Amino acid sequence: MDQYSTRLDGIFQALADPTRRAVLMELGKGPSSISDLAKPFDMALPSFMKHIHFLEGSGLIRTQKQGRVRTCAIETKQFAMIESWLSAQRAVWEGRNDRLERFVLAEHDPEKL
Amino acid sequence: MDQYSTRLDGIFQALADPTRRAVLMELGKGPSSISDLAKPFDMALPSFMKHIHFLEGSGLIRTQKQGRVRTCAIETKQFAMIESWLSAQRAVWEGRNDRLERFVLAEHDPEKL
DNA sequence: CGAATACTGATCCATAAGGCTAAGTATCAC
DNA sequence: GTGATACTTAGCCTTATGGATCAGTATTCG
Repeated sequence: MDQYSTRLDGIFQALADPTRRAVLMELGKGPSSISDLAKPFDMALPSFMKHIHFLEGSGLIRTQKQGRVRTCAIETKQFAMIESWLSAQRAVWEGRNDRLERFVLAEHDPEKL
Repeated sequence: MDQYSTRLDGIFQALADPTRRAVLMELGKGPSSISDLAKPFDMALPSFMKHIHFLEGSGLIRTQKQGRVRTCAIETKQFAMIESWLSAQRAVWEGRNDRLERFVLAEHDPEKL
């Protein structure tokens, strides 16, 4: 299994958690500090940090520490991987749909055969 | 946490596994039996079935048993959930980008203030 | 009918995931 | 300098995940 696939695993795994999805939505509005991000969640900070580390590991966010404050920002580029996978998936089934449709039409219109 | 979020968890979790992604790509070409699907994987069939059950549970495929053969087909509708989540995410950060851009332009062109 | 085929159910295992608490370090504000 | 603030590290726990094996059921084929 290659690098691309491993990265996809990690990205989808990151999105498979509601806390992490919510964090991404919040960061979509702009960079934010860890403690600000953590406020809406009824969770211990070390637990929340695990989510942050996971998101950073998957490339969906990057963090930067300045003094005692760590600021998180979203990495929109990484969403392109999801989108390209989805596009590839759609290309496969739409290719099949097109062939099926032409077959059906030909069947109903014998002149097309 | 609501139904929608739980379903998203399941869908992204389903996609977080390379075997399951490969299965979806194969099913994108058309319905297929379990044993045909399982052929490319060096995996015991009961283990493979777990992946199938997971995919079915997340709504990404549906299966139907006829005699001793169980046929799997993709549920393309379910991909719409992923896409709508991505769209929502993009809307958030693009909304921010638009505001940032207008702010930058206004700053460089004082007449726009 | 018996053998082959296509699953199915149950159990086990190692590892990962998603939380917790306790204790610590580093920075900041007064 | 001291107390408050913002993380950080480490260890623990329960549950889930992604595989395995074994044994079974149901259907199909010769």
